[in-house]
Amino acid sequence: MNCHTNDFGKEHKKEMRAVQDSMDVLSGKWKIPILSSMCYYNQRRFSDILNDIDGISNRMLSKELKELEINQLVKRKVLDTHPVTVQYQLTEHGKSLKTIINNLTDWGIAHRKVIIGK
Amino acid sequence: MNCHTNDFGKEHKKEMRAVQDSMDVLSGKWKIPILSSMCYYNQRRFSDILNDIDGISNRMLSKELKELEINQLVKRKVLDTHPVTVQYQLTEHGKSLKTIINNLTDWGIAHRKVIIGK
DNA sequence: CAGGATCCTATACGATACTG
DNA sequence: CAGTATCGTATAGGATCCTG
Repeated sequence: MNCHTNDFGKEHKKEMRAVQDSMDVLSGKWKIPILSSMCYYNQRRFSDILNDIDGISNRMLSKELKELEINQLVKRKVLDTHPVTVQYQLTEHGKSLKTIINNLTDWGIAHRKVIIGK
Repeated sequence: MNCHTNDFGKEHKKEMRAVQDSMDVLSGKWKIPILSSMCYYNQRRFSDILNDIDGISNRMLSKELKELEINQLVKRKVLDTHPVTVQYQLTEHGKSLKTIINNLTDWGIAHRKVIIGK
């Protein structure tokens, strides 16, 4: 029995599927930054998120928020004002990404030092 | 001084840039799975990684590995065999992503439970 | 075995304008 | 304010075949 057929290899396959499952939901340029914006404040309006994220268009923000809602990472709350206000916030499931997002923030700072220079 | 001009807001902007820096390097469907494959074993050949990741093509694997090498996350080592063998491994900088990848693995399992059913 | 070359499609993404 | 509609480009990614 070699390393591809034993339990070690099977565990590996399982972990590979899990990490791919995560990426199905989180990959792309904007989802993590959007979630990060909502991590920091726990209520955030559409236009605030639009302002938080450098370079995103309203079209993409709208589209990505919809997908995040479908995947139960954020919830949308419409306030009865004029004109309407919409608040977005992380669900409990969304909050379970906080550690990962904080680590990605720290890693981004470290990475810049490694690449751009010491 | 409102929340957009004080230190709290400035810190937020800084964190937003950091997380976007991370995503510039890591976003896309394949990079995290590729790194995950190399996390588990610490030496991994091209064809092994190809086998680890469900659905990836050799063209994409080749392309993504190059970008990861440019960003100093992996290193490439050619062994003098016939035909050639190529070993990939994480750099020290690449290893600094291990925590994030492990968390993403756990999160993928949890997410499947949330979405598909309890 | 480890890719590169070629060709193709899908979709991610951007810009701008419009609306209740 | 919080989107939608429309249009366009760029790139991500897939399939297949080829090579030292």
